[in-house]
Amino acid sequence: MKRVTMADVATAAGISKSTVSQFLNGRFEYMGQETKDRIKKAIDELGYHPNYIARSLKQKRTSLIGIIAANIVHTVSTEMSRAIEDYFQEKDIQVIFCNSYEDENKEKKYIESMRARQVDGLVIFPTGKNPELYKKLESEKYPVVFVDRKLDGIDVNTVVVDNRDAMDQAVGHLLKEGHEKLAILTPPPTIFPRRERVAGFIEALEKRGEPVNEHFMRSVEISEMVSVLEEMFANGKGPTALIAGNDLTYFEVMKFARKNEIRIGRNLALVVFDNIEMAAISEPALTVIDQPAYEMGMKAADLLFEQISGKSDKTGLFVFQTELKIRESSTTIGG
Amino acid sequence: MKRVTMADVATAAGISKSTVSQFLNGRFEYMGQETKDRIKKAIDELGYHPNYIARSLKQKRTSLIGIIAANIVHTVSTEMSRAIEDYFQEKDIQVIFCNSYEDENKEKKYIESMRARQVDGLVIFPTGKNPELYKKLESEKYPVVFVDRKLDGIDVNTVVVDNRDAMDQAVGHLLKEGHEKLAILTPPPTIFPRRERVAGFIEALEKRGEPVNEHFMRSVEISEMVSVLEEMFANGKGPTALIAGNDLTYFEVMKFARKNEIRIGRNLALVVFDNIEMAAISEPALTVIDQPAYEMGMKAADLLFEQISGKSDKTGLFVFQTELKIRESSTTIGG
DNA sequence: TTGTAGGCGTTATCAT
DNA sequence: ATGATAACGCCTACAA
Repeated sequence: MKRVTMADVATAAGISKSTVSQFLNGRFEYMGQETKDRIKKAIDELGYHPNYIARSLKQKRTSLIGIIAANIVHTVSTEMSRAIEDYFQEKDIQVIFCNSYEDENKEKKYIESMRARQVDGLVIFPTGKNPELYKKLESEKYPVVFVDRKLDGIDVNTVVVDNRDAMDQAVGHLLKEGHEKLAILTPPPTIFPRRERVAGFIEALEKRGEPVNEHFMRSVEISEMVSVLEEMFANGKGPTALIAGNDLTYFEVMKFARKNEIRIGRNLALVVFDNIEMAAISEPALTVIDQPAYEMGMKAADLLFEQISGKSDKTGLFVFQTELKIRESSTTIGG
Repeated sequence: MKRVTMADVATAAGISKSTVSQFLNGRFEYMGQETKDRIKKAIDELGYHPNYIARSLKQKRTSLIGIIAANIVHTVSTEMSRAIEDYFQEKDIQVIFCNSYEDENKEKKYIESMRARQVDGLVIFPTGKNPELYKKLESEKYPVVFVDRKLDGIDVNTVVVDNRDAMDQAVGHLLKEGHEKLAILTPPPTIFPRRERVAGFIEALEKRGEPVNEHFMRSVEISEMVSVLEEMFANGKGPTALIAGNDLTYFEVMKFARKNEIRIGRNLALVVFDNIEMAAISEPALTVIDQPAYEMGMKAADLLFEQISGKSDKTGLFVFQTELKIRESSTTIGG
């Protein structure tokens, strides 16, 4: 894999580097046809490929932006990423991905590596565990947008959903369906949306004068969820409706239900927070809190582009509303 | 975002660039403590970040490899990618992702862009629709590994599963369960695994002297699947067992079953080709053909690394065996 | 132990 | 219409 450079092409075509460069960049206003042909021929024969590394060094931009996702399996991440790709495709900017897997060390490594590789900007689903790093990005005015999670004390463009309102809708719906014992289960409250969801749940109940049962509000590790649920439902004193705080929680709820022969939609109403792919076709069809992921991705992309192109350096918090999609899993009163 | 370069650090520390460079690369065998301190101080004060673009240009490698996935939503892709990341983490090589979304233009753009950006190698889930490009990669000996799909006439390291054997296992299992009318549904046979799966299905039936019913073998667009199934099952003459050729097909089968009140596992036995995340907890639990995605990813990574480091330039086809995980969806005889 | 100088492959400026 | 030349930021002999 010997490397062919522009200089090789120039020599082969009996022409100077500058002209080859102009050719490659489509500036042939004044270029003779014969010259073009010679260059084209030389490129083909030598198998020349341009080196963007060298170009980027000179131009001081890479036309590349990075997305650092916490969890690529998450439907919301993939939908948002798709939107971001679509947006930047039009601007001739390429998008590359890295996964932090919620690991702060990986996150740090990727952010620093992307920066060192001079990507023009970054969209981050922050783990929240690298405050100094985020502060640095902020103070150095590096083009960056946070999505899905708002971080305290970090003044960076951020795109999130209205988690509290989402909970308000879900709680309102379940109460209207006649449920009196509502529960919520989430992973540990380490990140913003989870805290907001729990807070929103409490708020929604209190606002309606409904009692808040601490025993029915649990935020635990995925691995403990099944046993926590078993405890919650022990001796027939469990809730009649449950809100699963995200998609992974939903899987655990299903495991629990299966194991304990609880029929979702019959013995237990279920609402899931997240765009579950199979929601409409699962048995029973699932009631979900749907996030406008594509729109959010577009917004994040636009905010990033504004920063990159220097059009704006204002920062803000952009909150999107969710939609409660009511299906079978929450419309049969438990009993 | 003014850029700070090594030269700035050098000036600030009252020292030369080369010394700063040595410092950054950990070669301080002979470096005075005072020099180190001065450099460190200057770096902190100026907020210096190294520029890997410049470094890569000089060193002629980026310590970066790319994965071009056809479909990141696919569980097998994400598992393989995870393995590849894990493998290269140890070698201090970073991994970045792009999605072709099965689109040959996107694939071409990404492959060319990654090359131009001098990534050290590429793992590709090929769309199969860019034969000239693949040929070029092959002839130029660019380090690349294909996964999931074998391409005819392209002599490049390739990692796949044994689709025919997988089908043999599935068919054998269904026959043993007493089914006589087996069907297979896949997306259009545009890529290798789909063709192999259909071929394997036929082979498995013929080998056992079972009749092959063309009407029960359909390869159609996702959007047509529901109606094709309705046609297949018209007036009670449908199959009693069905093999869904991949995860997307499975979703369509579920839609069809729901719509037509067919109970999977009771009226229709189902086997799904792919690592469906919810297989074990869905209702009924799903029989699946499981691919050793993580192992395959490791193998692909290792093959790529061998090429990158110049240890080997042999190419081959590496075939992994699948595992039939028998669950409820295929163990109740239809009626 | 540290500094000098040249080069990596491009692009941009200014000539010609 | 095309070419010479100097950057871009870093690394690496080799020199001091």
